[in-house]
Amino acid sequence: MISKKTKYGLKALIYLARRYEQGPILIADLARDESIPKKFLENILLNLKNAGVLQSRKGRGGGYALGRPPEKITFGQAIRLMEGPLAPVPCVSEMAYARCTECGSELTCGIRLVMKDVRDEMARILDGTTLADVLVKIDGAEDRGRNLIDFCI
Amino acid sequence: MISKKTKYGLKALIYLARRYEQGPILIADLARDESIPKKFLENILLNLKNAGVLQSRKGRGGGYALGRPPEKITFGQAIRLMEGPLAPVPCVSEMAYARCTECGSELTCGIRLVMKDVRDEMARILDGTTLADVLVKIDGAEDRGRNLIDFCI
DNA sequence: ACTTTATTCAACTATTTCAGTCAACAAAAA
DNA sequence: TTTTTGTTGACTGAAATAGTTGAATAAAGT
Ligand code: FES
Ligand code: FES
Repeated sequence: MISKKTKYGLKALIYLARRYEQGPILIADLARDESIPKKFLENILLNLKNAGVLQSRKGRGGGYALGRPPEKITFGQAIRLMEGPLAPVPCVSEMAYARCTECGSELTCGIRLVMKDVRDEMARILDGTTLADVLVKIDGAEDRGRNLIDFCI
Repeated sequence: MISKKTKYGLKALIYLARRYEQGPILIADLARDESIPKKFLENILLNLKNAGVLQSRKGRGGGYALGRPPEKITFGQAIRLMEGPLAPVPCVSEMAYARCTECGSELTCGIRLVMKDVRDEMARILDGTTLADVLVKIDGAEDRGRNLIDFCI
């Protein structure tokens, strides 16, 4: 299960992607609209900014915005920044490989052999999904929801 | 990342699967061979036994064994018992669905739309892999390792 | 210059989970 | 009955999670 931190961060990114053309967004507005504790959101956004995913401006007229277009930010990148490596075991991580201290031989480790496949599939989906893709998915889901209602009427 | 508990548990299951025909295995042997803290391993195995995956016998000649054949125990089952639901968010879990308290509408949640795909792929792989499958994979990997050495010579 | 509006940063706290241990207990074989 | 072995729940220390507090800093408007 992903942490609340990650979930809040992803919600914030989707929110900012939706308003990408509108200039800087206030933390306070974001926190209110998505019901995220404001102070907690502050340090999440700061993390994302330090990683280059977001940019910010202080003072009047300031706020947060995406650091690059929504098509250039993937779920995979965001999750790695907040949650750590995607891989279920360190020995199959491509971005943050580490040896498994518990396992003798890496080549013949049964856990590794299975988890490699899991990691690869997760990476394929998450690195292949940008914020722009998610906006499209959401719009599609909304339309389908509306049609269902229309159909009922 | 999976917890050590889960990793130890999976190692134990693979170990017991390999020795499925040999009758009960002592915790002490298992702990020594896989270098798992014995006391910790005890309550991991107990969990698995209470879930029906393992069986045990007390006294001399006792020990632990699989509760059913290796072809009937999947990685997915084992991981769910030790690590909890596979799903990254509770709202896409099939075995342990729960509403996401943080999200307003479930139907149009961008996180959910993406994580649904992730969960389904993970479930496909992990529920589709039995202990017997893993043993075969390990043997295959060992053979490939040997061939590589032969080739070098 | 001064105030207002914002983000930034360090430090602090409470709660929960993880990793592992202890000691008393129960069952079965010798 | 004694010894060997597994069973169980309670316990502990360390780390991660989920926040909070409060002061510092920066930019814009007056
Ligand atoms: S080597 Fe990484 S899980 Fe075994
Ligand atoms: S992630 Fe579950 S509804 Fe949004």
